[in-house]
Amino acid sequence: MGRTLIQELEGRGLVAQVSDKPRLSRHLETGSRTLYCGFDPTADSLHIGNLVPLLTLRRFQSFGHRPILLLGGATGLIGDPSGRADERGLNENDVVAGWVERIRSQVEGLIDFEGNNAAIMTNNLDWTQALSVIDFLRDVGKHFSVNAMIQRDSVRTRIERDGEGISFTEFSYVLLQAMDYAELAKRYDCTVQIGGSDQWGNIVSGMDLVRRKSVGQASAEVFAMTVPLITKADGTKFGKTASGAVWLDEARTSPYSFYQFWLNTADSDVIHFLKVFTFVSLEDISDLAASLAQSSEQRVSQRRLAEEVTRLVHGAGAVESARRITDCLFQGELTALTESDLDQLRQDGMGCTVLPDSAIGLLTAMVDADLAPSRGAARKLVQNNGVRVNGIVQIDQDRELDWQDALYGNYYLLRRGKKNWHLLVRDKDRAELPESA
RNA sequence: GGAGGGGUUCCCGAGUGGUCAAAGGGAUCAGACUGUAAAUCUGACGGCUUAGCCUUCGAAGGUUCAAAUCCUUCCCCCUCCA
Repeated sequence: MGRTLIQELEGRGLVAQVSDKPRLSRHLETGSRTLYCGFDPTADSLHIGNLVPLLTLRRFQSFGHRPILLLGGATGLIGDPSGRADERGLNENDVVAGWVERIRSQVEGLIDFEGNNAAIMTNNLDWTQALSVIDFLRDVGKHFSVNAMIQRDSVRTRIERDGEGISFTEFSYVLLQAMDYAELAKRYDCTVQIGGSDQWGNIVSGMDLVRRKSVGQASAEVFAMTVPLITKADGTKFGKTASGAVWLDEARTSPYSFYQFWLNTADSDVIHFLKVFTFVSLEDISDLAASLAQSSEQRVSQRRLAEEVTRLVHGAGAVESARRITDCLFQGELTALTESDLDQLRQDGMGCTVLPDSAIGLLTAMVDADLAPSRGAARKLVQNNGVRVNGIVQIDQDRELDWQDALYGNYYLLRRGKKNWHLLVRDKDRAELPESA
């Protein structure tokens, strides 16, 4: 490939801000560098938004640089005020520590930890845990001007906002993140930090700190770069579905749902997303763009996107099963499904409820399956022809599902709307409902 | 401290005694059209044992046959003056 890394990143629309582009370019072309990106544990899983910087690390890696994945075991205990209108609640130490471990295992598959420029994973709790307040204030605090800090957008909006404030804790967040950069510069000769564009202020602060402390003399040459916030062409928020964020953890977002999320990408976004979320070459992407323009109804690009991203996050096997479910539900006849196919749907992550061997009202089943928030809502869905059982539109609200017409006597495929499915399975060993009345 | 304005169903926002489960918009969901897209159109959008009933308009009381609307107290927010 004839492109430089920066050209490649720009070609993919992955560069939002850079501290000094010409010098960074030269820096990256004249040797193998070390760069880092931090991820704060704010939940037990990362979501697809985090994929952007994460995959960008990997792009650096494929150009011969060494990525450091910094887990924010310490910063996660403090809370980043960037982009937040209100103060965060503090999470317990052991909770955050647990999240760090979950995220650690999640991230392991996405970056290469073997080979010449093997990635490094580290946790900022390592150098903050034992740090004394006095040392912190003298070594780090002294380099920060409060005058400058209160000018930062993330701080100022909080100070100026009536009824909100900012605690000293969150106000201090930037110092911790800046210290990370300095620490990694010292430990690993790290010279580039990347992050989401909302991290620009934090990253620049870190860069300044490194320079002020002039860690490792020569490496006063340090850089900052951010990747853009991903937006959709229609202006709605990226990465959300009806049921919330799209997570990397398969327990939160099943591989099938994950695959579906990408498969449903709008035409106007799919090329952009291919550039950002996959490693498909820019050349191949422009071929896909051509085919999109010609015969968009084929959705070749969407398929490719879904396959690529699902493979990255969940592996080839997950792509197989996601595609299998998709084909069954949207292409073929439901009645063509074999019993083992149905069983496979369960395995592959379709929502599934096991029921006792007795009849259940359709409306109740809809609610139990989480396909409707209430029986009233379920009733209205039926009135609007929005509910199907085994592919057949239901018009009777009082329909009882008594397994007479279940597939193979044991399965009902519930469907709400076009793409919300749930599998009901009969448990022959349980004859009665657990008593509740 | 003084003077005003305000808190309405997920969000914005109308509503000042019955015709109010509460206009309108947004978001969301479903239907039609399609390509499991976008746009558009239609419908739904507190709950239930649904031609009826129950719970909602910052909180608690009160007036009334009847209150989101009137009165009392309390909580919270905003603007201006000091």
